[in-house]
Amino acid sequence: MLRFACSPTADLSLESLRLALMNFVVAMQRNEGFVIRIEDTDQKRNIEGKDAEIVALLELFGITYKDVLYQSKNFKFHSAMAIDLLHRKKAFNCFCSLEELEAKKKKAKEQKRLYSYDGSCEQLPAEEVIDNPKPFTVRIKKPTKNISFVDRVQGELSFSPEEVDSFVILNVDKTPAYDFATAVDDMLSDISVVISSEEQIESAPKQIYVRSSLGYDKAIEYAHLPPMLEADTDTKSLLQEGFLPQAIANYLLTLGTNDSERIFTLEEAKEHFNLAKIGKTAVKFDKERLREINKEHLLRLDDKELSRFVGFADAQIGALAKLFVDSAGTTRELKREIQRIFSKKEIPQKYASTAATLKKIICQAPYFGEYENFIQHLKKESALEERELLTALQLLISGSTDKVEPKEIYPHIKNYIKEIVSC
RNA sequence: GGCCCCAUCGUCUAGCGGUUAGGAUCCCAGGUUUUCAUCCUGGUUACCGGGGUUCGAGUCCCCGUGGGGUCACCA
Repeated sequence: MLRFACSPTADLSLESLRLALMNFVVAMQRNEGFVIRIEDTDQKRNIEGKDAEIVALLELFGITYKDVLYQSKNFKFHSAMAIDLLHRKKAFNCFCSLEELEAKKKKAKEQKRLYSYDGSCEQLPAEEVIDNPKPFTVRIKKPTKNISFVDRVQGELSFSPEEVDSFVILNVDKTPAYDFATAVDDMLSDISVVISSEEQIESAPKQIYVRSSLGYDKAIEYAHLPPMLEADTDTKSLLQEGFLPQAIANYLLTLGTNDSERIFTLEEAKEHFNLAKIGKTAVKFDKERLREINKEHLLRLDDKELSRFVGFADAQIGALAKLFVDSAGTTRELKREIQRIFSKKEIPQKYASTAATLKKIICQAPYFGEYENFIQHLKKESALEERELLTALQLLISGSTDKVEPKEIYPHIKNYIKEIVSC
């Protein structure tokens, strides 16, 4: 089983989306299930409805899942396991106040050394623990030897007992702390591989230690990806800008690899994506590159489907839109191009009279299925010189002279020609 | 600040002591194909800096510099 874990406290970032996609693809590759886990243990910070929004976005990107799990529903397991650790003297109650801890941290910082819990409450006599009215947290006793594991991206990693530390597993309100809840949930969900971001590296040894303390000996494989830089945009804005979900997914899955067969659907990613190819170097989010990939996906889109993005339900308009993909890389820009054709045009003074003549002819003309016949008719009726005629026609159709030519456009718009020149 | 990670064309990368430093993409030039998509040929552009080790260093070591991470009763 693989999972995508996210807290319902913020929008789905591109980095998170990338992780979700990778976990999903690897689940497909390994023929394992995939679940979404909402990490909602901090009730104060949760944003109403954010969980549903994130799930809907993931669906939009083509991710399918077995289940959406809420971490808060596992509180009873978290407490039970914390109590188990307490009974087995692998954890202890800690009565230190926040102020005391804060002071010790500050001191450690001043002395420029690593802060770790000093163990004040670890050896308290039993009676002092039982009768103590002070609020308390539960801490796991730090390991006695290094915690080591092999990370699929980072290589061999080893953490000292001080780095793992006697960290809090139950907060003072007895909700589980992050590393503990995650470690337990991964165990309960039978997670096999975790792909997450570099910032979670220090969490891994803690979680490994929690599970081994609980006697769970299945090793979870970790892969901590290097960060994605300069992603000064988010998932929702990219979609609003007119980038296709399949293009965004494609881009995020190729980032950090050198896959030259770079255009693929999420289904095809099963073949193309290779976690082992991801290096330790940070990657830059490059919107220009995404645009190029988006163009490829636009061209691969079914004509009729594409036409819906630009406000029509006609395959011909979709095909028409594809003519503009060279300069317009997003559905939003394509829509602008199509709208330009279907709206009233400003004809430059120089061509005003020619255009008016042509317009009149077109409005009275019969229907022509072929561009050649259409243009011959215009030539005959107007007696205009060819170059001038073409320029005026182009102005009438697209409102500009520097885009795609009438010859290419006509086959797709022949049914709309009178509407377009606004008869 | 302590600890950890990283550094090759604009971008994504190959390279694991000896290469004219390769590919993809973008860009430019030219050419095929008069449905569209496409496709082909050529061109420009890179080893962060400084010291070592070595016959030889993008590659190994050290020091800088730059970027990133982490150091919660947040997730």
